[in-house]
Amino acid sequence: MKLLEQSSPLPLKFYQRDTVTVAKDLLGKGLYVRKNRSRFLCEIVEVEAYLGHGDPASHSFRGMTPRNQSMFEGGGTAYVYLIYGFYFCVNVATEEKGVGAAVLFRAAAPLFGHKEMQRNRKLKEPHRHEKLLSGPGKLTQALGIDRSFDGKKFTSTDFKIIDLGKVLSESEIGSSPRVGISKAKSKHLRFFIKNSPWLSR
DNA sequence: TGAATGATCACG
DNA sequence: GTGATCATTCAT
Repeated sequence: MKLLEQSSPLPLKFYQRDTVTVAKDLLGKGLYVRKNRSRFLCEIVEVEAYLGHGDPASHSFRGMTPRNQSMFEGGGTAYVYLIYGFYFCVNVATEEKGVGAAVLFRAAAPLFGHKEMQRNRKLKEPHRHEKLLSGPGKLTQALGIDRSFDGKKFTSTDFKIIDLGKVLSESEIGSSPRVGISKAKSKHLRFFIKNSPWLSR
């Protein structure tokens, strides 16, 4: 853990590429968050791409607004927003500054800080282990990610994505339509690690 | 399946 | 200002 904590974040250049490429490359990477006295690490297993042009399901479709401006701030910027009045969703912006594209983190496997994640989830009855981070709202709740993270770069010492040394082949990556949207249902922009027990659906 | 709960944005 | 919508989750 100590080594992982000290390992370098992926550089901004990693995110300043084609959104679908970045989305797939994020699978198997580590998301590290240090907040107050808590430290969390998890492995990303499911993401969704939201494109900068011609994607009606993307928050950026009608241009920049106060809420979505982090999507336009260039690859590596966090875009965090409140959904349904209850939960936060966390994205990482992709491509160049000015392009409103991002990748949503939908599910992850816990690697460190498991017990505190469980506590943060505030469930009446704890769910199955595999469901701890199996959805965008669960993931942010467990890791304590809220609106204060919006606009932050993913290259901070206390908020970063790191390489876990895992190499995925194309055949290990599945794709499907994105979840919970009403538009552009035919686009297959959800990507996940096949057979992972930690997926959202 | 339905309820909870509030920010956001397109209207005009 | 108003109202529909919403990249969700949990418990029934």
